[in-house]
Amino acid sequence: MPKTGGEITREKILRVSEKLFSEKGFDGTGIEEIAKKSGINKATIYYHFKNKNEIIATLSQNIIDEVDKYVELSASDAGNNNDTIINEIKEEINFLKYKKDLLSLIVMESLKSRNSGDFLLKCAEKVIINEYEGGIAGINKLSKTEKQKYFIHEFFTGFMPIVAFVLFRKKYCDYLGCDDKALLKNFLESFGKTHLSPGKMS
Amino acid sequence: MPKTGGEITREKILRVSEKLFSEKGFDGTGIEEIAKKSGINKATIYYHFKNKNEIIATLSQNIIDEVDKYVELSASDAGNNNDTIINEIKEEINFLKYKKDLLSLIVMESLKSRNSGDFLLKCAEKVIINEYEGGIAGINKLSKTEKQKYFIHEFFTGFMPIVAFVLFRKKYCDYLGCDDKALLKNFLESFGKTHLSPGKMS
Amino acid sequence: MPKTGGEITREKILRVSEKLFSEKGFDGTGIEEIAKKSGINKATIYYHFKNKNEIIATLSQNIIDEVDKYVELSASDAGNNNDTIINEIKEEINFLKYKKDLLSLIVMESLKSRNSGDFLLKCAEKVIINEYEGGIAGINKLSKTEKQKYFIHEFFTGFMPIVAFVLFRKKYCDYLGCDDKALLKNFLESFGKTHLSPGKMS
Amino acid sequence: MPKTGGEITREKILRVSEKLFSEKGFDGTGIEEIAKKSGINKATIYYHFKNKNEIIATLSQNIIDEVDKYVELSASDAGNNNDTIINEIKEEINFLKYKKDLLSLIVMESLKSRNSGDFLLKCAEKVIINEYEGGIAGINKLSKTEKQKYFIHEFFTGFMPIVAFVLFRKKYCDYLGCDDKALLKNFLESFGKTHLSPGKMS
DNA sequence: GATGAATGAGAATTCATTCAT
DNA sequence: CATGAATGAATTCTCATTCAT
Repeated sequence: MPKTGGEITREKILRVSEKLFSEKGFDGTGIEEIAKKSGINKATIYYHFKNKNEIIATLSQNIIDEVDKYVELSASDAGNNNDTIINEIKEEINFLKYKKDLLSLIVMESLKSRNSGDFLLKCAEKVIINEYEGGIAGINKLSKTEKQKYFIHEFFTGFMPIVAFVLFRKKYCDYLGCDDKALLKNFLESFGKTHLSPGKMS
Repeated sequence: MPKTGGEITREKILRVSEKLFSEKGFDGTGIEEIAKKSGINKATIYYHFKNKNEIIATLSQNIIDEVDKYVELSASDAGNNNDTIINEIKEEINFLKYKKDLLSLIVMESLKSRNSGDFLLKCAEKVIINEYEGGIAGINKLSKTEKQKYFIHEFFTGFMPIVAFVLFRKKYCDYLGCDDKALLKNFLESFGKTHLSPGKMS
Repeated sequence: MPKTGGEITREKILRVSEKLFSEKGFDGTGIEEIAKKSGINKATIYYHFKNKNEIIATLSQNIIDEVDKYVELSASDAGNNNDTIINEIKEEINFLKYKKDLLSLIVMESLKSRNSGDFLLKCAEKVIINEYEGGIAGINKLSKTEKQKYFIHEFFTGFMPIVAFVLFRKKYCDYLGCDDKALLKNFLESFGKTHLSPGKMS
Repeated sequence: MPKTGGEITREKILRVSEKLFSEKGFDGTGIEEIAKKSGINKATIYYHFKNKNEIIATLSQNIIDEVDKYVELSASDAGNNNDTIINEIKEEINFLKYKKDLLSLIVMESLKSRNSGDFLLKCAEKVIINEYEGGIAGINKLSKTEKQKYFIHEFFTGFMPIVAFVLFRKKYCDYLGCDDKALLKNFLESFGKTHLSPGKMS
């Protein structure tokens, strides 16, 4: 399915916006700049998007969709020994790394306390449900309390460290002057020892 | 030492800025709004601060100073059994909770990939050093590799989950419809089982 | 004579423009809106009309043409007793009511002091000439002064009240909470007593 | 009472806006142009008025206030023979002539059928009430039907012709190539014969 | 110290119009 | 005839900042 002219333009706007938003924040980025960097006329941006907010809304929805796709693909290959799990983590990291800019964007927006539709939590929810063996069906067999426990555990000690890793990887290396490979190795080791330690959730 | 009128004004500007920045982001907040919400004239704000950046710079430095103060106080009462540690965590959470708005602010700014002076990492560094028995002196006895390992471990699986907890506490409860007390209890339990598990770092 | 597709489109554009212009003024109405409300593509509008001004020019010419047609039809059934005249007034009101949106449009445009081609005065002229027994031929028998007198009289105390009645009918009822029928009856009575009073012009 | 700097600026903005709005319509006039013609910076206009609408709202309220003032002054010198009345008409014309731009503005806006707060009708009401001997008190002695009759009569055959005269005076002369003095004389004569004819309302 | 007023630069958004298909 | 896409210019409005008092 070859994209129409309009779709290509639209995509380009989104790609450039995504990049700039993650670099300077949503409010710190002007439509003018998006136009310049994408080589697309300002008015054309407004032809494709009602306003700046619609751009960020589209991007936010995009990441949800990507997570959905990702979850669907990775759902099948379950299994539960730590080796498998560590591979899944690696995959998750790779997926999120690839979506780093969008992720950064929704985290920034999520942090603003005046903000309702929370895409970060929505994504986390989907990922966390997916990680449980049996998916949503499996989770629903848990009591409400257990479910809560599971979510809290996964969100704060599983999902967020990974998100932090993906988002601060570069900055961390720059700041502490360490090498990205070593960082990844060490992170995985730590993550394995803590989050994936045998006693978890028992 | 009674504050002068000017000092009170300055403080008020900072307090209001901190709040608004955390609500709508630095770029999303106008000086006008700070003026209105604080009841202080816009020009007066410029009497006290060279420009908008100086406000955020001051706030960022503020949190560094607070962390320093906090670290100094909590440095003495070391000890290393988990009970003590969990209390320290609680304290840390309380401290950060109190500084939530500033914290939120420096995290938002840190996420912008075009950003140099990274206050989040600076704070993390101080806190992490402090947590090691023997402080900086103790850490310096470690090999470079061990130091690195320690930092990575503490930053991603210790500091960041706590920061996430402090910053997303409210949103998490709202989104998943859970009670703050239960969240805290479960978070501490999870955090204990993962980050503080006996095998940690061994 | 069945209209071609193009003619239908053209008509629709005019009808929708006429309506929107009378609702929000010429400058207050965008081509975009005309396109949306008529279900006709913006570019199609430009296929039929060189530019926005051509739309209003066409509409303005339209009303002139309609007045011409109206005048031609009503010219014959002259007579000069008040009963006949009041019936003519009623007819005139009905005619103008039907053309209300166009009328509103040319009045609005006429009011802008920077405006040359004055369609309101053109229409008034035609109507007023028509009302004189004998039409233009009759009028030309008057002296210049008498002609002037006649025109002024008819324009300000005849034509304009009727125009005002047609244009403000709805608003007047809304504002003063009166019923349209009563308004019409009273207006005709007043108009009869003033403009058509026996002594008129004598 | 010497006006403060701000008040002078505000006034100037209003005066220039009033003029431009009456020349090119509200929607046809840009803030930029107001700024240029008044020598006031665009942003300063926004310092004094929340937005363009607030300018027109202020102007509309202004004319109401002026009418109030006018009414108050002219209320006293009642009397009811036609000579007095014709003098009052002259005064009214002079007053309205002086407020021509504002008047033009509110008529234009009134004509837009999408428009609620109707300043033209508000003004008319005040003027018409004022003209009745005994003012509002006098009018209230009338039955509802008589009141209605009176208002309709005055609005359509009294107030509107005068408004039309004031607003179209110049255009009328230009179009029909007549002299302003003759126009005034003839208008007053016509108006006297119709609206003020003895039989009126009797 | 504090403030009302002012401003240049720029941001978001809109508009009339064009063009390739 | 008709349309999706595109655009330059303008328009409305905001913002950080300054200055005279």
